[in-house]
Amino acid sequence: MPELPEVETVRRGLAPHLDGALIEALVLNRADLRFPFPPDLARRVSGRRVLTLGRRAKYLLIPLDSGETLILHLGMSGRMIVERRGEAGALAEFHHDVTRLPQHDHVIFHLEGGTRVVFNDPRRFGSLDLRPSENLDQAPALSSLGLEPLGNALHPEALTALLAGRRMPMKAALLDQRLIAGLGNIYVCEALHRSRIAPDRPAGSLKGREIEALVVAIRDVLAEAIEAGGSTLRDFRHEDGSLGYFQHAFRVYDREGEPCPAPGCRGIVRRTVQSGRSTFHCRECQR
DNA sequence: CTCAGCTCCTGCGGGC
DNA sequence: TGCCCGCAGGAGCTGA
Repeated sequence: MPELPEVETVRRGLAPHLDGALIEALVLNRADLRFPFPPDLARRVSGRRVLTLGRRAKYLLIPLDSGETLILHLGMSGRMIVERRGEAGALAEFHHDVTRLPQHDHVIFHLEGGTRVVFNDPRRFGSLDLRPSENLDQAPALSSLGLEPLGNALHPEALTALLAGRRMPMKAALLDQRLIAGLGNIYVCEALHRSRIAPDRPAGSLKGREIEALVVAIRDVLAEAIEAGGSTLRDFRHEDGSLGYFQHAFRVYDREGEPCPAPGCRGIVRRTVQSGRSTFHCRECQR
């Protein structure tokens, strides 16, 4: 499910509830998600206070006052849901997420004051680790991640160096988290369309102005998606159960057969498969 | 090192 | 209506 904009949306939605909050208890309803949870996870988190939520690529970072940081990945189907205690004292049905199946509530943060934050993940491709906050970028999940696409690290010179000499198709290069970290299938398709680059172009073949256009396209599409609260196709929800709406702004993703939306282009959006994943693109304007 | 393919898991929508 | 199949926003691992 979630790519960088969705994770950033989750971070922003959770921050008012989690920043500075005391975790009275962390309850684990199973021993693993994609990977086994680290030893004594519940004990090491319970009773700790959250500092300020962060994000690296598609990872949500929850630093604790113990000097350790939770590193959480939502995988394909993970959701974070906030449930607050109602004014009458009973646990209120404040979340609007009626589609969520409670059997997939794998991890529950019980916060001071009765608020609960639930990590629900039907497909269990998500992960949760706990590592020292110092040198956090050395943690296994983070150590091989590439450039953060928002911020100053992603610029044409850096991208040129990353792509130089590579024969892999651009689609695969942009999905490779070791190069740029945070893009997924949707935003790769969208960024390539915006920059008019064909997804099967060898990565090392891009010219200077194409790289420049791609950098702008990546930044713009991510910023616009965050502004829209992410994209909801199937299971992505905000922490209160509400929906993102950037999916309405997709130009090519999941739009097979529709007219290409590029100004003056008379092409049709095509769907192809590259290394097992759907690619949506226009053969007329993407070269 | 690079890269394609397979794999984990559940849910849902389309086609018959 | 009901069932089956294919497909889904991720990414680690294997092996060529």
